[in-house]
Amino acid sequence: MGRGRVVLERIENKINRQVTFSKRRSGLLKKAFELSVLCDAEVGLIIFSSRGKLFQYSSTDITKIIERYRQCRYSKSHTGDSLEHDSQSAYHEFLKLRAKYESLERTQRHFQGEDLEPLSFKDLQSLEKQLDITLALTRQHQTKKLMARADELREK
Amino acid sequence: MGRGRVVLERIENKINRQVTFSKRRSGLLKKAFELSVLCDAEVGLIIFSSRGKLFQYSSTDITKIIERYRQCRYSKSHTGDSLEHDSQSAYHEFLKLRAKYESLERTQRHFQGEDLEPLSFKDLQSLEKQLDITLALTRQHQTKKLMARADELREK
DNA sequence: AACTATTTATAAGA
DNA sequence: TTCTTATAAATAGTT
Repeated sequence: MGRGRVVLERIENKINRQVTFSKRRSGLLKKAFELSVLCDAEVGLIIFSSRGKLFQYSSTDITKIIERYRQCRYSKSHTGDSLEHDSQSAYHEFLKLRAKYESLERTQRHFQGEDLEPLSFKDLQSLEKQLDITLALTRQHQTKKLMARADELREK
Repeated sequence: MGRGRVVLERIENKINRQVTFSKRRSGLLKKAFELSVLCDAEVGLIIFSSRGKLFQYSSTDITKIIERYRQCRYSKSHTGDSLEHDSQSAYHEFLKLRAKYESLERTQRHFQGEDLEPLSFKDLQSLEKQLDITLALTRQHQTKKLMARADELREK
């Protein structure tokens, strides 16, 4: 869109780069805005110039967009993790917990007979073994409950 | 840029809106990429379609861009409550996740035959039922695996 | 910052 | 959805 074809690489001339940045930046911001209006989309755009200056467009509150992005990206849960140094580690704790949760969730699904396809034969065998054990225990406990109740009734 | 002038308002025709979204989205993503390359800029772009589908471009790890954005936005001249609110909601999310995790952990223990005492007779019955179902499925999957392997061997 | 020759994006149509 | 094409829009190079 101009008097010459553009080669897609960093523009080495600093002045040129700066001018192009300014032009294309405003073009990009405009198009982001248009997309959101025309197509009823939620758009968030963050630009840092090479010298670190921030430019931004967002169709709605950008923190909400980021929030929503996180929800989409990293399964269900989300956090407004922040930049405070000590909350970095809090966020790390959060991520660790989420990983554990998801792993547990997977195991749980197996116990409910879901997602068994990816399991190896060995995995299936050990699952079966565990199920057998638990089944026996469960029945044992049921019997125990029944006996206890029967005893109670007899006492009365 | 097309056979008609564009009016800047939500496109009411659904099909049209979808087509335009698809075209302009790819245009926007392309231009975001070009800006980052040509001008050595850091660009993060998040798009949600009106039906909630996520599209994204980022010149570098988007979480880093978001992090940097937040630093720019809040680190020095922030009014005090937005960050606080953020980290509070993060903590709230953390607590929610932990509660979910602990609840799942409890269920999981039951499936492993642990802590069955506190369960009611009804709970035990439904656990038994689930175990029976899963057991059947597990055996079914094992058989399937074996058959598949047998087929394989026969082919050779 | 303006201008303008061109390229690029895309609206409408197939 | 994909392609084609006429035209609008963006912008590279220039002033």
